[in-house]
Formats: sequence, C-alpha cells, structure tokens
Amino acid sequence: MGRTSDAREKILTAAHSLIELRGYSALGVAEICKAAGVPKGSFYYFFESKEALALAVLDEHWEAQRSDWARVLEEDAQPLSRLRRLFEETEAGLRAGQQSCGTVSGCIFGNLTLELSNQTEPIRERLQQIFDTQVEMVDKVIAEARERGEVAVGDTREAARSVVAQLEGQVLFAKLYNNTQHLEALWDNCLSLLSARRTDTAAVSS
Amino acid sequence: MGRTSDAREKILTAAHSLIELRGYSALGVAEICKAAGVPKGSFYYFFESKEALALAVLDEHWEAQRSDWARVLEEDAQPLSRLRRLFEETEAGLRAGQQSCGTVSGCIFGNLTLELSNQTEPIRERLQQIFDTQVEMVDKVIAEARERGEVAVGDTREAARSVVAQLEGQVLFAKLYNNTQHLEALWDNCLSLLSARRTDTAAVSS
DNA sequence: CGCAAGTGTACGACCGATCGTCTATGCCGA
DNA sequence: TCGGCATAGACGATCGGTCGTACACTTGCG
Repeated sequence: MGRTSDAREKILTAAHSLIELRGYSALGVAEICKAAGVPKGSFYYFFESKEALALAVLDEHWEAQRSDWARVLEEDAQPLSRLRRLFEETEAGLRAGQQSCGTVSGCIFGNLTLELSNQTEPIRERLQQIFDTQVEMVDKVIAEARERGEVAVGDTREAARSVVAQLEGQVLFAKLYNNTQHLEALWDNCLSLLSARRTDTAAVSS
Repeated sequence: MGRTSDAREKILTAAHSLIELRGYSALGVAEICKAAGVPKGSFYYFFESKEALALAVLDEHWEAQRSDWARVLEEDAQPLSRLRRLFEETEAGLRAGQQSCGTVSGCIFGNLTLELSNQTEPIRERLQQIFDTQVEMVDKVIAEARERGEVAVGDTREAARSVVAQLEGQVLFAKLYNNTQHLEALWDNCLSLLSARRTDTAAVSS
C-alpha cells in the first residue's frame, strides 16, 4: 500500500514555518494542524508526539541547510571566498524570509536552542549534533585557508566555533530589531576572528 | 493601611529563576506561584498579567546587571582591561549559575529575545532598549580605547554590536552544551574584533 | 479609651478555553 | 469482505485570568 495522504508533509511544512515564527512552546498542535489543513485527529497518526514533530522538523530543515552549506563550502574557489559566500547566502535567506512574512524569524536552530535545550534532552542532543556539524564544516574551510597561508589562527576548531557564534549572535540582533542590515558586518567580523592577533595583548593583561 | 506582604518580591524572584531555567511560554502562572509559595489568587493582585510579570523581571534583572556592568566598565583602569574584566565576570556568573542549578541557563535577555521578540511587542521593545544600552556601554569603552590608540576600528558602535553579538553567540553554545569552557575564548575574540583588519582582504573579494 | 465603620490587601474557588494525547470508528482500495 | 490508513471527538489536565470575600489595619465617633 503506497501512501495516499500527504498530510505528514503538510504538517511538517506548516510546523516548520510556525515554529520559526512563534517558537515551540507557544505553539499548539491544533494550530499546526489548522495551518496545514489537516484534521487534528490525524496528527498522532503521523507523529508520535509534539516533540517528535519538532525533531522531524529539525532533521528536515537541517538536511536542507546542510546541503546548501555543503554546496557553497565545497565549491571550487578560494576557501575564504567560499566562507564569504556562506554569509552572503545566509543574509539573503534571512532577508527573503523577512520579505515573505514581514518578520525576521532568525535561525530555527538558535531559536530552539535557547528555548528548549534545557527542557528536553532529545532536542538538545539533536541541536548539538547540528551545531557540531556546522562548526566542523566551517573548521574544514578555515583549516584549508590556513594551509594556504591566508589566515593565521592557532586552533581552527575554536575559530570556527567563534565564527558560528558570531553568526548566531548577529542573527539574534537581526531578529530582535527586525532588521537584516547589520548582518553585512558578518564577513568583516569573520575576517577579524581569523586574523592573527596583534601581539601587544600583554599590555592589558592583568 | 491593610496587611503588607512580600509576595510580590517572592513572585519576582521565583519567576526570574524559573524563566531563566524553563523559558516563558512553557511556564505557567500556577507553577510560578507554587515555587514562590504564594497563592495563585494573589498573583493577579500584584501583576496585571503574565506578560507584565515578564517585563518586571526583565526590568529588575537588567537594573542589577546594568549596575554590574557600569561598575566594571567605569573602573579606573585601562579601557581594554575593563572590557576584559566584563567578560571574566560574565563567565564567572554563568559558571556560578551552572554550579547552583546544574545547568547553564544562559542570558535571560538572549533567551527571551529568541523566544518572544516576534510574539509580543512590549517585550521586544524592552529587550531592544536593554541591548541598545549594553552596546552603548561597550561602545564607550571601545571609543576610549581608540582615542588612546589601543584599537583601530572604524565604527565603534558597530564594533560594540559585534562584541555583544559574539558574547550572546558564545553563551548560546555554553547553554547548548551545558559547558562554560569555551567562554574563555571571549576575550581573545573580542581583541580580534577590535583589531585593525589586515589589508589583504582584496585578495578574496569577488 | 472602646468599638464599629470604612478601606485597601490578600486570597481560594472557579471560569471558559486550550493544552497534548488517545480511542473508537469511518472509509477506501484491494 | 477485509485490513489498515485516516479521522472525529472527547479525555483529563492545565492554561491565563476573574471575582467575591475574609482579613488587617486606620479612622472617627461615642
């Protein structure tokens, strides 16, 4: 018997945009079903629980975003160029989202991290895996750039973590002010984070 | 005059730690009252609504944090030294919170920003004011450092925003991994963000 | 000084709505 | 007719919020 209903996909799609827009806890199953045009009674046929839906949304969206990131970061170009393109595409994506729904919804992974990582262990674990992979993807590019002598960082992993942290922090601001303008600083800041430190830091050590 | 009660303060205290721990939407008024040891019926005598409580918690916590920041940032020391102390104290505060409740609760402002800034306009406005002030306080120190020739940034305001963004991003990671270790990178990253950019960026411009 | 009226504080019970979840059953293709 | 996909409806619990009232304390009159 093949599947005869696309209800699961409709729920996933609706849940994705609603969670992005309104978060997880403030969202009801009934509201998701209504937005998806699926009877509420069907929800628990397709998903074990509301939490299972959240995990499915995370998986689906991460799979899409990961392939986007991979496409950009594994291009045939200079490593730093690829990194720059990543920021440009991220910024463009957030702008597009703002255009379509009037509001900067931010990064769904960051949003759910701050909302749920201390609430449910399964979601925290999934988010950890996602950010681990994000950092690792950036790490590889930074390491490549370092081999070519384009950046001079000690610990590429830590540098990658800082770059992703900067990204999440700026996206937080973009959401708070509903303004994508400051995201333009991302690339410059990334370059700064990857620059060799000036050695006069001893002047301000305690 | 009628009876006096410390219920309002008890509610504020309990709400503060519970919101920090579990967020806003997932939290019920009844749960807050139970933790505070205050009858639920009293809640709406002291607060107009759950949202008004959240605003009061934000105000109270920001007032405390702002005086902490002011104390550190207006010390009689080199500007960069003061900035460094700010990070050290922030890290220490997060560590202390982790010790006391077993979990890194992160920054309550960042948490509520991602959870609520697209939900309720009053809370968004308050959070905007808070982060505006945070950025401004950092801005002043950076400007001072620039006057002394210790950093070479173009737009001190934008630099301050990036520093605060880096802070929020790293705190997000600390919460996600329940690990304050990586917060040690904050000071180095701050220095990087405030360093003059190497001028070979043209090599990777598109 | 004593005591009741008046005033504002504090609170338990309860509201309709909605929460996430489940079970009994309809329905359709094979 | 049969089997399993899909659904309607309702479950108990909890949601944010309201309301009537008992209490504590001041005040003013006798």
